[in-house]
Amino acid sequence: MSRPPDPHAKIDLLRAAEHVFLEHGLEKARIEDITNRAGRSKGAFYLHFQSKEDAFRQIVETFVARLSGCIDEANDAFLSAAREPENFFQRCADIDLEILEFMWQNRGVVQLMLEGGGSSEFGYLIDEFAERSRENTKRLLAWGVEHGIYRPDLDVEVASLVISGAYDRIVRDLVRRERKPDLRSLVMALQQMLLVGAAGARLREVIDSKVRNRGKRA
Amino acid sequence: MSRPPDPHAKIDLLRAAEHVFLEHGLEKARIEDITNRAGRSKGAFYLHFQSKEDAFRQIVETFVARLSGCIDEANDAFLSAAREPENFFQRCADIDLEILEFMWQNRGVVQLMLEGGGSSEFGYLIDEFAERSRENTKRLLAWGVEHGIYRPDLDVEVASLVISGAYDRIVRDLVRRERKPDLRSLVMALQQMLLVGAAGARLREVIDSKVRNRGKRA
Amino acid sequence: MSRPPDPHAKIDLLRAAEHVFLEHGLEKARIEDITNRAGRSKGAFYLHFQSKEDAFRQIVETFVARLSGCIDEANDAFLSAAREPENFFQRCADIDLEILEFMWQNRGVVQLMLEGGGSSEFGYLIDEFAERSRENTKRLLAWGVEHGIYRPDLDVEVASLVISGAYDRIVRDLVRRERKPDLRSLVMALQQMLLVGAAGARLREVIDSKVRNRGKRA
Amino acid sequence: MSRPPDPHAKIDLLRAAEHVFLEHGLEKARIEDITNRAGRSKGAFYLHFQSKEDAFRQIVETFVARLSGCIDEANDAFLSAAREPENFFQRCADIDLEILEFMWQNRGVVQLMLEGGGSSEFGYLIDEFAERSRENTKRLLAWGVEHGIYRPDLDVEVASLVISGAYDRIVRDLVRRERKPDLRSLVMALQQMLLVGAAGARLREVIDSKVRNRGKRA
DNA sequence: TATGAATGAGCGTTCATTCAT
DNA sequence: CATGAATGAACGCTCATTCAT
Repeated sequence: MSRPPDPHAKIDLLRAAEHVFLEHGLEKARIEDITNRAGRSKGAFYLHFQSKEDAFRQIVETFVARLSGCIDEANDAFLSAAREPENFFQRCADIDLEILEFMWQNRGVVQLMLEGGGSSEFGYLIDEFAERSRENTKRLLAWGVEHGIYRPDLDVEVASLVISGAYDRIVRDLVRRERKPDLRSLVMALQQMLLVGAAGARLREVIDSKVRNRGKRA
Repeated sequence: MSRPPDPHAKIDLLRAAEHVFLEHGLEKARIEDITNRAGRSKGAFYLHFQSKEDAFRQIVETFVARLSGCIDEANDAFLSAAREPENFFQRCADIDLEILEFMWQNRGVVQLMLEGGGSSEFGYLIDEFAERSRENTKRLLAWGVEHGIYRPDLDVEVASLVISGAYDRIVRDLVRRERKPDLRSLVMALQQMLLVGAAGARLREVIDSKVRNRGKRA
Repeated sequence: MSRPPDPHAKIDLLRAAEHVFLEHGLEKARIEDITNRAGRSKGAFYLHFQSKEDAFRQIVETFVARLSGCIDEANDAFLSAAREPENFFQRCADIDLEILEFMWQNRGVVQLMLEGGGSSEFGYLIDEFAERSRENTKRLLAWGVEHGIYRPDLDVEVASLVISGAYDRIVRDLVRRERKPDLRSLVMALQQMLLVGAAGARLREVIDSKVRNRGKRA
Repeated sequence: MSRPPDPHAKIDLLRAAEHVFLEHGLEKARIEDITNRAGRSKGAFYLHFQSKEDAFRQIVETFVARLSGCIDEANDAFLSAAREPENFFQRCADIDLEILEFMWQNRGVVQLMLEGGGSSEFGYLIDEFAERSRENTKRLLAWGVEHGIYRPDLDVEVASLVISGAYDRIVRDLVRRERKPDLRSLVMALQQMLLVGAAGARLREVIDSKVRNRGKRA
């Protein structure tokens, strides 16, 4: 009998909140900015959220959950499908693309998260995000070493730091862009760099000799 | 233009401000927290700074200037000294160590900068920082390619993204630590990874064949 | 003028309102607390009451009317029945008991009234209540003096102040209790005190001599 | 060097707060009403009080402390001076007058206290106040019985209830008045009533016979 | 009629900034 | 110059009341 809840209210508010949080940061964002933008009343905001911080948390945690699902799904599909190096090469790129695509679609939230909402209270978000991406990287690297795709002496700890750091950086750049760049070519070049390294012939010799020496000594 | 009366007051206030900004974020930090911690009066604060934001800006921009100087100096010393691959290997590590050391010494400000003070108003700081580190990387990579140290077909754009991303990540981890980790071994492992890449023998073949094909088609 | 549709709703709401007003005070009580407790909707509340204050007024004024009736009835029964001092003694106690019993049965509303709902807007309630009880006392005292039960020189004004004050206090204590105390013995002791006073033999002499002197002078 | 604290600020605010609390009740009183009336800024209010409730508490508790001191002092002076019934009679009146005078001087706060600030949160104030006055009455009664001034069979519990109830009522009336009434004659009449009681000759006989009977049975 | 979602005026409190001393 | 008391604009949040369904 009562007026049915407007199913769009919360969505409108979340959208508006994301925009305003991104524009002003969590602290500077005013509830009224959000409600005005959403075309809702102040009361409606508190009908859906406990507080400004709660709205922020809901936005980000919802995204993190979806991202988590997206990553897990992609990895599982990958691990059960990839066997040959040629496929591996391609599959990795596919996953990366899928995730970067997801980041682009949600670039607002990603920015929000990367800036921790501008409050030390939510700094844990950025840490969790970074840790999550590195753990995922480790998993793939271990699988690759085990299947003879990566060199057997690869230091997985350091490699995961480098790779996740590189992707971290790419995501940071990506979500700040006005226009969506060509992600595929970027990913391909990245793989090239990460797989074969930067060393030229002469430097490689030096490195190899060092490795040999270290091997003798050990 | 006249020198502020008590030059120690400003130093005390800057120190206190850095601490309080780090603890609470720019918005949540209260002037009184800063002045209490500095043992100075509120009046003294406004004698030295236009506003809370001004204090924040001064802290970070001062650091950025010093960091800039530190990097440039290190690079110049390097470019004029390194000629041989063996030295290059070592020199790079030395520079990285020096810069990471500087970051550690100023880990408070670095954190402040990386978190943008919790306000989108200072998001540019993080961008500048990232851009600066990448530009520097590019400069070194270009030099390395020119001198036959890096492989001649190295994509400097992408390589600089990867390398600066990796270092970005390391710095983010570093400045959050309670205790100073052993930086040298970390830097060595990083170089190994970045120079020789992750690919094992089979994968490398695949990559090489692709590169050859691409070369033919081109 | 049309009878409200669900007459039980109003009763539920009044009951709940009394409870909530008592628990939190008029200002702090929330309409939602009341409607939740009554198992009714907010709309139902405004169907029966103009406002929160209206509900409060209805609760208390209803009670005052009933109390008024109760007192008048008791008094009338008394005035038409009591003739002899022995009966008077007993009758007074009966009336007091009846009224205190009524107060106990309605201790919630009485408290509400005594605390004026926590708002100066309803301070008149407490005044009316006090005035009513004093007027009633006066009526009985005048009757008693007229019938030779009280001493002829009794100052009815002051005596009514004392007596109603004493009962006022008893009621205040009573309605705050968890368990119903033995009212009869309390009433008997009260009467003893109010009828024979506190003075011992020596003091009584002093008083008597003063009264005689005053009589002479007058 | 700094601007010295305005010693009148807190006093002005307390005065204004008392007035506004009395006018609207604790809940309805707006900080701005208080500060406007005091000619101070809103900030000044929070310089002296933690919250609105804190201001209320300070007002009342300060008064209770002073009242406490006033009563104790009067009693001590009394107990060490009064020996003879004539003096006792007079001394009691003096104390009562002094205390009623004090109540009149502070009638604003007393009203505030008696209405509990209109919030159940401060109901304890009225209870404490009542308890304090009754305890004091008990002390005096016990002293009077011991010194043969009151009748030896006086029920101190009930007598204290009656007496403090009567004074309670007087105070409630007093503090609501526009003009100060003649307190002395009121107090004298009160004493008369409380000391010799209300009973006329015939009723007194009935009472006496009852008491005798009760004595036999016991 | 009955419901409870939606509204928005209203107020307590904070704290950056000013300025009298 | 230095101080810290004083200011008041700003904003988060509440909740009585309305009204679409």
